[in-house]
Amino acid sequence: MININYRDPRPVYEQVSDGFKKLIVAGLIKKDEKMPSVRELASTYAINPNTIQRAYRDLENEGYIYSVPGKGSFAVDMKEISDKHLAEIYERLDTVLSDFDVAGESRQKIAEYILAGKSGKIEEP
Amino acid sequence: MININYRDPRPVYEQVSDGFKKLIVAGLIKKDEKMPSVRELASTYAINPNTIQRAYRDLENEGYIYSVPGKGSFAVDMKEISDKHLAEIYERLDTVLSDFDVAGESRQKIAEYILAGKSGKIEEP
Amino acid sequence: MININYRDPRPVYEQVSDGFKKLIVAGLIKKDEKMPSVRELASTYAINPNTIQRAYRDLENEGYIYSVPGKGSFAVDMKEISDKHLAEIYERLDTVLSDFDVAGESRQKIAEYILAGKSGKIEEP
Amino acid sequence: MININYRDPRPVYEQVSDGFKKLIVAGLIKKDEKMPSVRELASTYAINPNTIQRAYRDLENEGYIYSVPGKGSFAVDMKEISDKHLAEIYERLDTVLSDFDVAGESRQKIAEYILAGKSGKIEEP
DNA sequence: GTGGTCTAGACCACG
DNA sequence: GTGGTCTAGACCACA
Repeated sequence: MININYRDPRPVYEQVSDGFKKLIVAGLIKKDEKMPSVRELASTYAINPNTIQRAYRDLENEGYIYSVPGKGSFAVDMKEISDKHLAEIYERLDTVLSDFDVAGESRQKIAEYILAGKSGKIEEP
Repeated sequence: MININYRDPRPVYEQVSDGFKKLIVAGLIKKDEKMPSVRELASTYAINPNTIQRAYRDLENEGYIYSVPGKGSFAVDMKEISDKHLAEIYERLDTVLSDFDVAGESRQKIAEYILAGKSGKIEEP
Repeated sequence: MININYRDPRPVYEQVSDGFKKLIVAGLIKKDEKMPSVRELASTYAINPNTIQRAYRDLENEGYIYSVPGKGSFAVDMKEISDKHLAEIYERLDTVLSDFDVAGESRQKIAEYILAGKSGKIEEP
Repeated sequence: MININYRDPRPVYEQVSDGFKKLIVAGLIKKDEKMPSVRELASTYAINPNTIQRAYRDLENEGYIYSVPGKGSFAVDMKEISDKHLAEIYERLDTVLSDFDVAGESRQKIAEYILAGKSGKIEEP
């Protein structure tokens, strides 16, 4: 479902939470769908349960999931968060653009690069 | 000359090296121009010399400066590295784009956003 | 496991990283095998942990190991790096050869010297 | 006459002395020929005279030149030193070979590489 | 004065 | 426990 790469400089808990963010925003985890339990996830990925817990805590703090004590964690409505999520990505785009600016790369070339790229459509499983 | 922000999650040495990377790539530090000495930089920014040294070592390893023990550190020719530097920024752009894709944002909208932004041209001094 | 010689002009951190490079390339440390921890190595060799860290960071930058904060450092697949490693040694051989050339030593004699030497085959344990 | 490269990690004084070693061993500086004066060399290469002095001191200590106070420095007979010089290069070859061994490269391949290389004959100026 | 290495010790984030 | 950052201060080689 998600990819964990130990060679990735990001901490594991961030890879986990980022992975679920994408799944939720992309609609691959539907509204109110139950998330895998901490124990389950920890065992299938051979990750310390503390790490999963941390990822879930972050996801809840950022509003991607909600927890019902004793029942589990559930995804929120994608529509509620997609705007916020998009805004975060646009912020990251801004920092990249500013670095392009100091490097003297023209906006025109960047735009062309983007339009030339593969469409990136996500396949339904 | 550069900005250090202790609330920035990036380590200080990285903020230092990134700051100089931009100055060099933007041509604000010319080829073979002397960089501030390790001690000088350390005292003006109230940072431990070891931390500056780490930043300078990284800059040297990545090919942005060369150091001559006993003489100082000097910027390399911007032309030598601008390609490599641009490639790094394009890589970061790619990860942002892939996140846009999963979020369902169209390439067209992103391109428009980029072209709408300020041009970012650097004025010659 | 490795040798540290304080009378060697090379800095300690380089002796450490070179030592592990050889162990990894020779296959004596297998893929994904855990390296000794920074503190462990520091105490067994009575070297400051910072110095070991420097060696490990260099090894990671050069692609010989990967480090996972909180978990440890691990060797990469020997096959991934042996080509690069060999290329580095061939480069050193080139500088030696060029010095032989100015000294007037014939390639024939050098080749004979090399073939006369002990084979250097590594015994499988 | 010799090349000084500030990007070379070797200290300048070593580049100077190494350069002259090769010139002497290759016979490009004849027996008892006068070496350039410290001041002369320092000004033509824009190097600190202390650095040249250090290089000359090393050359004298290693037997490549001899100094006559008040007159200058002179090259010794190439024949006297070429053996010693060759031995030094063979020593460096040995360490390279040992690194080849741990990397598993066969002596046969190394010998072939050496014989395949360009002859390296030095052109008389 | 310069860059560079090393030690000692503290602190943090991660698992 | 792990890797990683940072400080403080000493020492060295080089120019």
